[in-house]
Amino acid sequence: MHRHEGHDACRTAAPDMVARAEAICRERGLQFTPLRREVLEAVAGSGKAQGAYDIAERLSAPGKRVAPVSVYRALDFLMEQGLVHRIASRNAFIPCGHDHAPGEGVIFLICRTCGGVDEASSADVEGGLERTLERAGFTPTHSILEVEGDCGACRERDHAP
Amino acid sequence: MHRHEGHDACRTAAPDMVARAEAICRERGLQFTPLRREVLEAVAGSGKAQGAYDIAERLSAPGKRVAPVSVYRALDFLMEQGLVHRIASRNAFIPCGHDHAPGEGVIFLICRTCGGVDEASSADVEGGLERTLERAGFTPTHSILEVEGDCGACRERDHAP
DNA sequence: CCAGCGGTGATACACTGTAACAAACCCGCG
DNA sequence: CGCGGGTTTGTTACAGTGTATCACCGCTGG
Ligand SMILES: [Zn+2]
Ligand SMILES: [Zn+2]
Ligand SMILES: [Zn+2]
Ligand SMILES: [Zn+2]
Repeated sequence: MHRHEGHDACRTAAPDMVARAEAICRERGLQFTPLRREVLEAVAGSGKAQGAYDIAERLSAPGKRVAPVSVYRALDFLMEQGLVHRIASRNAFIPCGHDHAPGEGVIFLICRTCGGVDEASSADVEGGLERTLERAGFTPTHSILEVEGDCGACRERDHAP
Repeated sequence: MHRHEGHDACRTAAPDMVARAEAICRERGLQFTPLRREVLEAVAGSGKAQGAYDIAERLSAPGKRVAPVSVYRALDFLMEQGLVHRIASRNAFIPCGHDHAPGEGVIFLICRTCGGVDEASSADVEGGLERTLERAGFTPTHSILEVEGDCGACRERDHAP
């Protein structure tokens, strides 16, 4: 199981994220194009979950417009490679520096104050969910678990200013 | 914990849903207006999760148009009263005939074949999640857990045609 | 009566995501 | 080298989702 002390403790820096992505793509025979690189940098460069249009705007400069549809395509690619996650409750995306096992359940901890998103996982939760689905006669293909609340850093900051 | 044998076993029929909603609103001193009633009927009338625009279209007739914004307002009200749930991964809504305890976690089982959505809950999952959040130093305010897959009925039907 | 309040209608708009087609690019093969 | 086919990107258009704003209506309490 992962342990996370806070948002920053486990967050891979953007350059590391890019280097890792480059290695993964080379290893899998896929193209890590400039656009995909820039999108990953944009996602990783902010501490919070980014919307596709935010990314498009951030990558656009006077004279060089990046259309949202291009961002979506790059994000689809990055998600297939496990390099970014989509946060369904926010319609937003975060980078992922983990090496998730196939089928591993991920818990997203979304701070409503700072907007940061942390990842966790728990064998307890996964086991309990598996048993519950079994009892319900339901065969899962995919599940999402997202928790909104306050991260430790924000709670402390607000509690002892 | 709830037990669910299949989609239909636990689904309250639309008329019952409306009667219950009416009672709840009267008890709470709130207005169960015709629009809110029609929206609840529309949500409850189909076996699958309904989008707001689907509902608006269903309620509209030649000469009497129901705008999506009205549907959203009614859905907001019904969600506040715990009469419908929003399925974040589908941008859709389902009726709820349960009497959820405040803070009770709900697991949505979404069948990718028939589109039906079942509810379940599990003390195991909730306990495990609580411990995981505690360890992560995260104070939750709200969580969503949605599982996509095949319900028992669909799996059987596809397995033995 | 009148002011206030909640609900509804109507319009406009922002945000999210996809379809379709063309142009550019890459890479192996004759 | 030039060609052909797959992949990536640009561009436009559009569908779907959700919110803001203002006006109107109907009720209720003073
Ligand atoms: Zn991850
Ligand atoms: Zn925080
Ligand atoms: Zn429910
Ligand atoms: Zn089904």
